[in-house]
Amino acid sequence: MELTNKQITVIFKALCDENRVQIVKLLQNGEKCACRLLEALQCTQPTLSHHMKILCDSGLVVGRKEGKWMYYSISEEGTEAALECLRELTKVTESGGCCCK
Amino acid sequence: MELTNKQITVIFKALCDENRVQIVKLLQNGEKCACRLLEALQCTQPTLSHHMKILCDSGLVVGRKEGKWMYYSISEEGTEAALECLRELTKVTESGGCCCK
DNA sequence: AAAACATATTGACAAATATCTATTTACATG
DNA sequence: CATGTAAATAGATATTTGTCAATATGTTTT
Repeated sequence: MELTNKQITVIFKALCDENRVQIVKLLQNGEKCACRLLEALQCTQPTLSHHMKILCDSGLVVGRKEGKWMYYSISEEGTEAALECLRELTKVTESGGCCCK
Repeated sequence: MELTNKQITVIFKALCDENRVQIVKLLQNGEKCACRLLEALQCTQPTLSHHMKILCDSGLVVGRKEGKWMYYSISEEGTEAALECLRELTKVTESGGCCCK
């Protein structure tokens, strides 16, 4: 895959905000439409829309349009990619040690 | 474990900045002292110190003081906790669906 | 004890982010 | 086709974050 540092930050930026973490939790028990999320989330509709964009950009969440409604759900593919990214990033290849002594 | 939303954001905030992602990558091949990181990182010493604090707060990185040097490394425990947190957060319990139709 | 060095802290400032109100776009329906 | 509804976009603003220069703290060495 070879993500850039920038791309990596886009993934994890999704979970840097308490409201977005809450949104992901709300999506744990299945797809929800935006209006549902809105009523659970003490914020205005444009603010929710902003958060959903960031979540979708990260790949963790996917949106699906149906008529005038938007349905959001956790993306299995996106979460697997995020997990893989985190695993890869924190993988210690070798304990070379630092010569600064 | 039951982390609060706030605690979850603290973990992932670590990886929301390109410089911090770079620092983690630098730590992949073993423990490094701050001065080593500094010379690899086009930023000032206080800025590095600031980033290291955020990384350590997240648990992904641990610091060890030895004399006047600080040695940093990726925490296996911390990364496992982060992975578990991400897994837990994105686990879909059930496809209940949304009644908004 | 003084000097030198590595890191942390403080305070200031610029850039990024979250939030709101107002408006626009898109779709459905009377 | 006009009206109503859901979501997105634009623009404004307050807060947070990243950065630096200056200073403080802690450690080693002379």
